[in-house]
Amino acid sequence: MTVRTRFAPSPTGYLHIGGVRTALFNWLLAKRHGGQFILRIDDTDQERHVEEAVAKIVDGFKWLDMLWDEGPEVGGPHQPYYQSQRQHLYREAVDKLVAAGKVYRDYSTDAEREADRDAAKKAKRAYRFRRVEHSDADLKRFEEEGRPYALRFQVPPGRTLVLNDLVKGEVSFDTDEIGDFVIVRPGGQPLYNFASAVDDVEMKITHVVRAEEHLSNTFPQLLIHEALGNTPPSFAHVPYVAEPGSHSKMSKRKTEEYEKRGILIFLHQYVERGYLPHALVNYLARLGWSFDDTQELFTRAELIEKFSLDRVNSSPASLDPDKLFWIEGHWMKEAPLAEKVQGAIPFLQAEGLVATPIPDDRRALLEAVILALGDRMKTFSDVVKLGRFFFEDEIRYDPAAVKKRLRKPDVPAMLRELDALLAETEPYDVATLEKAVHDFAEKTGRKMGDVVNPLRVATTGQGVGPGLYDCLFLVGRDRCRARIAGALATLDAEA
RNA sequence: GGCCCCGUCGUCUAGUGGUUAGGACACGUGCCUUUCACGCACGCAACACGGGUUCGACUCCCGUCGGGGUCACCA
Repeated sequence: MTVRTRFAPSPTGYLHIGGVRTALFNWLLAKRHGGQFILRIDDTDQERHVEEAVAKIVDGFKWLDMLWDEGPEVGGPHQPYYQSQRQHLYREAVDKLVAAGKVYRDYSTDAEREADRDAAKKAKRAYRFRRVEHSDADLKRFEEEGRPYALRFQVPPGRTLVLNDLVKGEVSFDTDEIGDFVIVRPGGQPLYNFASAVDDVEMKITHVVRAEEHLSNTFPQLLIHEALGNTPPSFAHVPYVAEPGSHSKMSKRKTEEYEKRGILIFLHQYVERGYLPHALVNYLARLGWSFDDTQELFTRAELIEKFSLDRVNSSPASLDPDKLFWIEGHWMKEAPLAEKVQGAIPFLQAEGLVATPIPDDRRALLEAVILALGDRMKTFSDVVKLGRFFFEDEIRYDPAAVKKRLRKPDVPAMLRELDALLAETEPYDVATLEKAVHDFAEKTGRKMGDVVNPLRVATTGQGVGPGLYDCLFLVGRDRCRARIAGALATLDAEA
């Protein structure tokens, strides 16, 4: 039997990082066994904006390079892959359940149920809906009145359901704890638990890997499968992702607070910051899963080869932005130059630092800059953060760096000497520049740090950056001298 | 509140009755070095608590505490 997994998001808003991890586990499991990963849109409840939301999801998976074998855009043997377009299948299943007497019409009103719920709460009891028996006369009257009804599943009492969850292990649940649940609303709309069970079987899903908040949903679904005479898929419930440094679950409601703390919880935020897709994949794979006691870094192929559900942890894992960043740094270091260039271009363009499309001379400069940046470039956006002075004439001076390196008694005089040095250095290349500056320090009896640091700040505006000689060379003689003059003017004005 | 899941360094984890409880991120110190980053070395740091079971418990059982889920005509 080939393994078939699915990710079934409801099309609302952006892809959450926890959802991405769940999808990744599904994708990895399918790839591991040479099976299929299906993307299904659970839009039973949504009406508008579905296309827009699906586009975000689809774009996200494309960015991650986690392609789906069946689903939106690609189709497949079980299409359509939108629940809103699969009504006939639910209808069929409902008819079967009605014929078998497994469901009944519930004529209760919102107010009645509300009252029962309140009473249960007051009595500190769990609320369970149970069938209310109506007389034949009442039933006849309701029907004649055309009174709306929901279809509820009649839960068999006194049974213990046992689930062998692939992550959680054996979990038992008493059917007395499950109220008769609605499978179809008065309007005819099927509800999630029901539609999902029907689709999983129809799409021949073998493994349902989903968030643990669905664990208790599994038992009603098991009941549905049984009533339909279907063999249920295997289940694996993965723990939630907690906030950094805590065991509290991440909440969509705290998005603003996370934003302030610099915690990124949506996939698009990582895209916008210039993260490497595979770094995120590697990190997320290790969040709640491990292969052995040492390996942290995995290539795509290794992940596929080594992933297994039985090494997924049953306890929650909290997001660690630092560790993600470390993994990001590792993979960026490994990335070929062409990939780095390609990834960096959009960030330069967004800042107006290079034209669209990028001219050849700028591309050549960008390549040189990326080489000079070396390991300092952790994310694609670092090209802008660390190297914007290469791309513009007017530079921004970091006040802290100016204060630390330029506002010193000897500096203006030294800068004038260095300007003269740059003017006559021939040829103007990295090796010659390096020798010239070294000789200068030695000849004038200055420490290298006292020469190099002010020169760096004067010509780049920054206290940190690539090697000084790379900077001097790539910025060019004229622009370096102009910047020194500018810095000197500012310093004089202050004095 | 009922029911269900979960509990090893700050964090991710290894561990399945006998280990100096291992690794990684972060952090600290040092080395390298013109800055930063990389790299290297060393260091700090954990079995939630209380009872059992056992010759012996991080490992098994019970309870407490803590975290999470669920109890929708949401997904």
